[in-house]
Amino acid sequence: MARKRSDDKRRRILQAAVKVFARKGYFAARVAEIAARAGVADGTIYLYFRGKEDILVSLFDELMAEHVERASQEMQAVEDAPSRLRLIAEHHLRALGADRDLAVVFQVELRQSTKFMERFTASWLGRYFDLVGSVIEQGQREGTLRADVPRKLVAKAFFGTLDELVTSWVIGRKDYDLALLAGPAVDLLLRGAAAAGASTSGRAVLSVAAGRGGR
Amino acid sequence: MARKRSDDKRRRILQAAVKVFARKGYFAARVAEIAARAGVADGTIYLYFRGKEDILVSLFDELMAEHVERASQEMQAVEDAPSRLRLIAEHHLRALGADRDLAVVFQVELRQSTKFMERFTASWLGRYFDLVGSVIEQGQREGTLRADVPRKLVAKAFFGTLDELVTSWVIGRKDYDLALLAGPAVDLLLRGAAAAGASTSGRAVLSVAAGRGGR
Amino acid sequence: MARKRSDDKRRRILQAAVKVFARKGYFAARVAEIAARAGVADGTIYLYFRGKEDILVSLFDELMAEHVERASQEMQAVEDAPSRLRLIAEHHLRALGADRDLAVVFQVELRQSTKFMERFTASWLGRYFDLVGSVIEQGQREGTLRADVPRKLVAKAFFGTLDELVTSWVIGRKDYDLALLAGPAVDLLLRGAAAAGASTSGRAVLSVAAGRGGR
Amino acid sequence: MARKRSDDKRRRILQAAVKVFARKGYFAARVAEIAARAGVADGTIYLYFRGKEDILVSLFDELMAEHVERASQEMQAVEDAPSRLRLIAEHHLRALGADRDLAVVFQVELRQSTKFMERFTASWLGRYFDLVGSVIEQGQREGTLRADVPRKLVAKAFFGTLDELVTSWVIGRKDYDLALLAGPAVDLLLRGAAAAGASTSGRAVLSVAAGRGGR
DNA sequence: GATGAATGAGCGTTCATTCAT
DNA sequence: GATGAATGAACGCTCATTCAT
Repeated sequence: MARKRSDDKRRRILQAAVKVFARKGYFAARVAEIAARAGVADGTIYLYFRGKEDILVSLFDELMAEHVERASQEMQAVEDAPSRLRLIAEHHLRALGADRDLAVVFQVELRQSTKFMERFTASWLGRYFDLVGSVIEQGQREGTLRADVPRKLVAKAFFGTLDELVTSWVIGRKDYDLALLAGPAVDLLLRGAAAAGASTSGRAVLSVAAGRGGR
Repeated sequence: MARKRSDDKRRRILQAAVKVFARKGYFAARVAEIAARAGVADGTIYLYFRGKEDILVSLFDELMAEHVERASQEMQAVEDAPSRLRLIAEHHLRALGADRDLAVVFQVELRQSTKFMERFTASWLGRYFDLVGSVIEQGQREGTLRADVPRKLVAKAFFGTLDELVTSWVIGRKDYDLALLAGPAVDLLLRGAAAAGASTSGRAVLSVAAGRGGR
Repeated sequence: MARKRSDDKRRRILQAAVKVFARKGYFAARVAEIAARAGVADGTIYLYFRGKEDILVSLFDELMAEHVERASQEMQAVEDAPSRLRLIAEHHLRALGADRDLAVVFQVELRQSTKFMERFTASWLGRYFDLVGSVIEQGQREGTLRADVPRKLVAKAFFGTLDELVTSWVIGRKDYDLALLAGPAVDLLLRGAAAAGASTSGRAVLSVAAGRGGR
Repeated sequence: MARKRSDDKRRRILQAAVKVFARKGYFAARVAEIAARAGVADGTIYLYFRGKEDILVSLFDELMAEHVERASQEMQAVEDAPSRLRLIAEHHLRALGADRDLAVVFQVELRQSTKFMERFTASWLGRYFDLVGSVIEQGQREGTLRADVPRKLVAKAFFGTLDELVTSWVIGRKDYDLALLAGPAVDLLLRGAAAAGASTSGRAVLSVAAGRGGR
C-alpha cells in the first residue's frame, strides 16, 4: 500500500476533488482549492496522489471498479437476460443519479480528452461492456434476445441510451429520479419503438451489416 | 474582393482549429499553432474570433447548423417516420464518419465542461432533438411507432445510440464505415432486441414511468 | 538569428542578469527581478532566452568569446612568449577588474555545479588554455621558456594564479587595481620565487613527472 | 553509550552529504536523500544540524580544520621553506586527490555563492594562507626565497596553482595521481618557467620592485 | 486589415523544516 | 532521541490576448 497514514485523508481529498472538478471543470479546478476543501495543506495532496491528473484517474479507477463489481453481483439476483439488463440499468442510473457532482465528473470531466477517453474505455468501460455483452450472449443462447443482432451493437445501444439519459439529467438540472427511467429504457431496447405489426425496412441492411462494427 | 479574402481566412482558421483541437485537445491546443496552421499571424485570429473559446463555439454553431438543416431536408425524401429516422441516422453517422478530426471535436472536445455541454444542448442538440422528436410524434400519429413510449425517451435512445457508435469509432481508431451502422441501429431501435414472442417484464414499470423524464 | 526584435532588450536583460546574479547568486536570483531591472515583462525574457539557465550560459558564451578573441589579438603586439603572457595576464585582470559584478558571476556563479564547470571548461576555458598553451610552446621553441616543464602545468599555474588573484579581489572587496598585479604575477611565474643560487629539491621529481598531467 | 551512537550518526550524515552534494550539487541535493543514505529519518538531520546549509558549512569546518592542522604538522618534518612548501602542496593534493567526491564538494559546491566564499576565505582559507605566508616569510628571512616578491602574491600563486590542479583533475575525470604533481608544481613556483639566461621582458616592472637579473 | 513582439496573470509542484507521537 | 507525515511558502514558465506599427 503506497498510502502513508490515513485513508481518511485520501478519501477527503477525493471527495473534495469531486466537488471542485464538478463545479469548475478539471482544467479550471485548482489543486489549492481541493486541498482547502479537504482540509489539508497543498503539499499533502502529493503524499496521496502523483498530481492533479492522478486524482481524476484515481477517482475513476477506485470508485468505478466498485460499481462494475456491484452491478455484476446485483444482476445475479435474477436469471434471464432481460431481467439482468434491467437490473444493470437500474444500478447504473441509481449510482450516478445519487450524486450529481459525481455524475458530472463521470459524464463530463472524465471525457476531457481522447487520452482520458481511451483510458476510460480501456479499463472501466471495457469491463462494463464485457459484462453487458455476456448477458446479451446469454439472452441469445436462451432465446430471449434476437440472435440476428450484433451483440456489440446491442451493448452500445444499451450503454449509449443510459449514458444519454444520465447526461441529460446532469445538464438539465431538473430534479427527477433518474433510476426510474431504467425500466422504460430497457423495455424500449427490448421491444423496440415500432408499433406491433408495423413493418420496418431495416431488415435487409441489418442482415448485411450483421457481425460488423468494432468498438 | 476583401470580403472574399476574409471569409477565406476565417474558414482556414476554423479548419486549422479542427485539426489542432482534435490532435491536442482544446486546453492543450495553442492559439499560435492554429494561427500557424491557418497561415495567419497570431493576432489575426482576434479579428475573426473573440478568443480561443469562440473558435470552438463557432465551429460547432456554424458547421452543425448546416448538418441539422441538411438532415431535415434529406429526410423529406421519404414519408414514414421509420424511414425518416433511418435517413437522419445515416446522415448523422456519415457526417461524422467522414472526418475523424471533426468527430473528435464533436464527441470529445465540445464536452469539456458543463458550460460547453449546456451551450451544446441549448442550441444544436436542442434543435436536433426537436427534429427527431417531431418525426417520432409523426410516427405515433401515423401508427408506425408505439404510442406508449415517451417521445423524449425514444429521442434519447436514438441520439445516445448514435452518439455511442460515433464515440466508439473515434476512440477505437478502427477503420470501418460508420454510416453502415445506421440501418442496424435504427432497426434495433424500432424492433427491439427481444426475440419475437419473448415476454419482457418491463411492461408494468413502463406504464408507470410513461410520460416522465424531462431533459 | 533567433532574436526577434531588439538586440537592445537582449542586452538589457543580460546586463540586468549580471547585477542580479552577482548580488543574489544564481539560484536565489529571481527571473522576475531580472525582468524588472531590465524593464521588460517577465514573459519577454523567454523571447530572448530559453530559460534562467540559458541566461547564465549566454552571458558566459557571448561575453567571454569576445575576451578570448581580444586577448589573442592584443598579444600580437609583441613577439616573445614572456611578453605575450604578460599581455594576456593584463587583459585577463583588466577585463574582470573593470566590473566587479561581472567578476562575481565569472568567479563564483559560473562554478555552481560540475555541469557548469564542465561547460565552462569545454568552451571558453578550453580555448583560453589553447591560447596560453600555444604561447608557452612558442617560448619553449624560441628558448625563452624552460623546455623541461610540462606545458599544461605552466598553463595551469598561469591560469590558477590569475584566477586566484581575481577571486581574492572579488571576495576581499578591497579597492585596488587588479590589473597592476599582472606584471608581478607573470614575473613570479617566469623567474620563480626562489632566491638566486638557492637549490631546489624539486628537480628529480619534476623530471619524473614531466609530460604528465591531463586537464 | 548514547554519545557514541550520536557521533556515529553525525558522521554518517556528513559522509552521506559529501556523496549527495558531489553527485547532485548543493541546491539539487535533497535533504531526504542525505537522510536516506545515512540511514536516518529526515527529521533526525535536524537534531544534528541546523539545516541543509549547516551541513555544508560543518563539512568544511570540521573536515578541513583537520587538514590545515595536519599540513602544519607534516611540514615540521623538514626545515627549509622550499621543502616545507613542497610538503604542504603534497598534502593538499593528496588529501583532495584521495576522494573525488570530497574534492568536488570543496572545489565546486563550497563556491556556490559569495556568502560561502567569504566564509570559506575567512576561516579555513585564511588560516591556510597564514600558514603558507609564514613559510614564505621564513624563506625570505633564511634567504631561500626572493625577498622582492610580495608574500601575498606568492601565497596566491601557490594556492591558485594547486587549486587549479585539483579543479582540472576533478572536472577532467581522468585518473592520474594528483599528488604526483606537487613536486613539479612547487619546482615551477620556485624556479620559474623562464629558461636560464633568458632575459624576461618583465624587467622594467621587476626593477620597480628592486629585482634581480636572470639566472 | 494584418502583423507579431510584448505583456503579465496565473498555478502545479517541490522540498526544507516542523512537531506530535 | 528518533521518526516521518504534514506543512505551505515560493517560483519558473506558458500562452491567450493586446496594440503599436
